[in-house]
Amino acid sequence: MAVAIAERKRRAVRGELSEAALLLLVERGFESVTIDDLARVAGVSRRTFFRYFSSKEDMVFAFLDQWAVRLAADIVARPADEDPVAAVHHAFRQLTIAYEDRALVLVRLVRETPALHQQERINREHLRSAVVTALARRLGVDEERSLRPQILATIAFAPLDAAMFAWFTSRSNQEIGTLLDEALETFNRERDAMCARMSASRPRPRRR
Amino acid sequence: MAVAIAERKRRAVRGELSEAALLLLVERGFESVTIDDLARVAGVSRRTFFRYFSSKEDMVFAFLDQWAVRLAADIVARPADEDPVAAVHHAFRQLTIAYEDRALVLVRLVRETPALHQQERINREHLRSAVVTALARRLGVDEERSLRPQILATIAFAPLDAAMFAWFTSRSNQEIGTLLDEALETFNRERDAMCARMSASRPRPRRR
DNA sequence: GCCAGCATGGCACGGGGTGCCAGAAATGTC
DNA sequence: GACATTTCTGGCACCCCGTGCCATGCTGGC
Repeated sequence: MAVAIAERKRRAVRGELSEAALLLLVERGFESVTIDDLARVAGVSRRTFFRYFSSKEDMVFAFLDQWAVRLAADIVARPADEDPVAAVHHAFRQLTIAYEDRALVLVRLVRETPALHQQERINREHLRSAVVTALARRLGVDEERSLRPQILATIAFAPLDAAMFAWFTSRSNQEIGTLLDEALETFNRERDAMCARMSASRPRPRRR
Repeated sequence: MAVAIAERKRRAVRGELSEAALLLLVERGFESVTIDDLARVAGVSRRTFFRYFSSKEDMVFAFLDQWAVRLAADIVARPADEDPVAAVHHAFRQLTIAYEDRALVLVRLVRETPALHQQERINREHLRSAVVTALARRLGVDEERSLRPQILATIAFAPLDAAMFAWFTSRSNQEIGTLLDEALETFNRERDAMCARMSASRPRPRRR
């Protein structure tokens, strides 16, 4: 269960390297910085750089790895009788509170770099798939065979996704917490509306 | 409204090139085929290849462009009083019926190529964002400012996404139509369960 | 026949990403 | 502390990707 020592060290190095490199990216713009530049400023060879990051884009979003791991753990750790969607929302809320600092510079960078928009989508997808796995464990089903965790995770993740998307593209000036509030509120309203339509369209047998 | 002549020609060429190239990819495996190979087999220079496709991955999924355009149009064209989620589902169903042929080879290729899994995610995301735009138009709101179309589209797209994901990864042996049925059924069950929990947790004021 | 305008091909160049190996550094063993 | 083992690093070579540039060829209009 405990993360191997090598893995911990690796993560530490990743963090350290990206720390130095991010400053350069923000300063000079993503496109015009080569990997040689990043390696040099991080005090490491190009070859070694590629041992820690699979690409420039990967480096920028290195921190999201942590998010995914922690989010999944938090979801699994929520009370077993809690509504799955609510569990995801609570876990995600905890997450944003824990990681709120020094993300703004990065968000600006992403916003100004088209190449990163795509990568950002991939990483949100990565986060979502962590939710799928976590929900499959909660529900006790196989995520390969049942579509339930997939669908539930996507639904639960919808407002979180929308908030992150808005944050990373058009509304980077707002705090992620505020956006999250707005997204969850919108989500709840839509769900209520959906339920209302359901009970309107079906005459509600009212059995029992 | 009518697509420009140049655009039509471009699409035709794209289709023609990918036709020839796909065979080679399936035969030899995605990774071991270079763009030079693809260009050669398509009877065109490498430089020209890049004028039609931005990458190998782009070529494989060229057909999804069509899907996105048509899906958005179909969603907008659904009856105005229809439930948005239902509108998306109906439009998507129409789509799969129209495009069902000769997709299986491609699906196998995707399944066997890790590099394509990622691209496939990007393209499903592309499809989803087409749904966002279409729903924003239906709802008459600005997709930049309101989170509603984002969230609604993601929810509506959830079962379609799950079906496509399963199709492209673990269950390529089944027909997309069957998977879609299963996904929609699961979605409806989850929604009912969600609504039931709602009315259970809130004592239902039953005003009026 | 001449002249745009557009599509193509070929060239070259910078950059990304990886296999390989030798040397350095950390770690373990006695 | 000396040695062996394992892990990490740097440097090299190499292939491929993607694009700017310009010359060439093909089209339709006059």
